[in-house]
Amino acid sequence: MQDSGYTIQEMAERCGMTAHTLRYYERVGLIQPVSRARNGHRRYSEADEAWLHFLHCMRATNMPIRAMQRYAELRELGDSTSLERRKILEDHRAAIASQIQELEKAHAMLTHKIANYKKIEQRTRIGGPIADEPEVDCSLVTAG
Amino acid sequence: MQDSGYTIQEMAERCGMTAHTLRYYERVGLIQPVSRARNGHRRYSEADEAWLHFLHCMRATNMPIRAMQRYAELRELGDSTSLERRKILEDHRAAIASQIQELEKAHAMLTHKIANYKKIEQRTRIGGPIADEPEVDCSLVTAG
DNA sequence: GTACAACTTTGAGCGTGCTCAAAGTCAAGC
DNA sequence: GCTTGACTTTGAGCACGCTCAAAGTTGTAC
Repeated sequence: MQDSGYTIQEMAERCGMTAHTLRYYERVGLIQPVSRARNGHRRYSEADEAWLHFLHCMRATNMPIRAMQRYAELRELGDSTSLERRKILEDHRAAIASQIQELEKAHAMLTHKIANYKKIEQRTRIGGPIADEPEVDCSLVTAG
Repeated sequence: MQDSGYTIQEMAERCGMTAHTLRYYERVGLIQPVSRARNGHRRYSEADEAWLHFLHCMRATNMPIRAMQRYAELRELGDSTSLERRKILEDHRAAIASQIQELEKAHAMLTHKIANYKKIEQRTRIGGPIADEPEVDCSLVTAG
C-alpha cells in the first residue's frame, strides 16, 4: 500500500496524547478529517503532527477547547482571519502570563512555608525553640 | 449578640471564593466545622481566613482537592505529621515549577507566532513578500 | 404580623475534557 | 479458515470541582 503517514497510535505517542483524544479532537473539529488508508484507518501527515503539537501546547497551558475550536475554524477560513487569530493568541499569551504570576507567588510562599517546617522540625529534634531566632510568621506561611 | 466573626458572604469575598465553595470545602473536610452564631449561621475567624487563603492559593495553582484534603487531615493530627505535610508542599512546589516551565515555553512560542502573524499582516498590506526577509519557520510557529 | 433578606440543609445537576464500551471491519500469520 | 490485533463508529460514562434548587429557619424593618 501507499497508505503513508502515521497511524493513530504513532501520532498519539508523538504528541503525548491518547488515540482517544485524537479521535475526540477530530470529532469536535479541532483537526480536519484525517486522511485514510485503504482499510479505513487514519493516517496522519507531518502537517497534522505540527498542528496537533500546537493544540497540545495550547491545551497544556489551559486554553479552553472552545477557544481552540474558534482558532481552528478561523484557520480553515484562510488568510483573511489572520487578525482575529492573532488576537486569540495574544489573549492566550496574556492568560499564560497571569498564570505564571500566580504560580510564582505560590511558589515563593511555599518556599517560605517549607523553610518554616524545616525550622519547626529542627526545633522538635533539639527540643524547644531557640531564643535568638525570630519566628517566621507571615500569614499564609503559618496558616497550617 | 457576641456571635462575632465574618459571615459566609464576607469570608467568600475576602477569599475570592463563593459561599457555595466555602460550604463545599467544609463539607469535604478542607476546613473544620465553622463556629456558629446563635441563629445557626456560620461565623468565620481570622484563623479560618488565613487557612482559607492558603487553600485558595493551593487550588489556584492546581493542587487537587484530594491532596488538600490529605494536608488538612494531617494538620488536624498535629505536629507529628510535620514531615509528611512538608513533603506534600514540596511536591506541590515541584508541580508548580514544572507548570511554570510549560507555560514559559508556550509563552515564548506564542511570542514567535504572534510576531509571524504581524509579519504576514504587514506583507498583506503592502502586497507580496519582501525578498530579503527570511520566513520565520520553526515548526509550531507556522503550524497555523 | 408580615415581608424580606440572609442564611441553613440535603441532594441533585452541570460544564469540561476526556475515556471507555460495544459491536464491527480488516489484514496478516498460522 | 480462524485467530489476533489494530483499527473503526456511536453513544454513553466518568472524574473533578463546583453550583444550584428546594424547602426551611431566623432576625430585622416597617
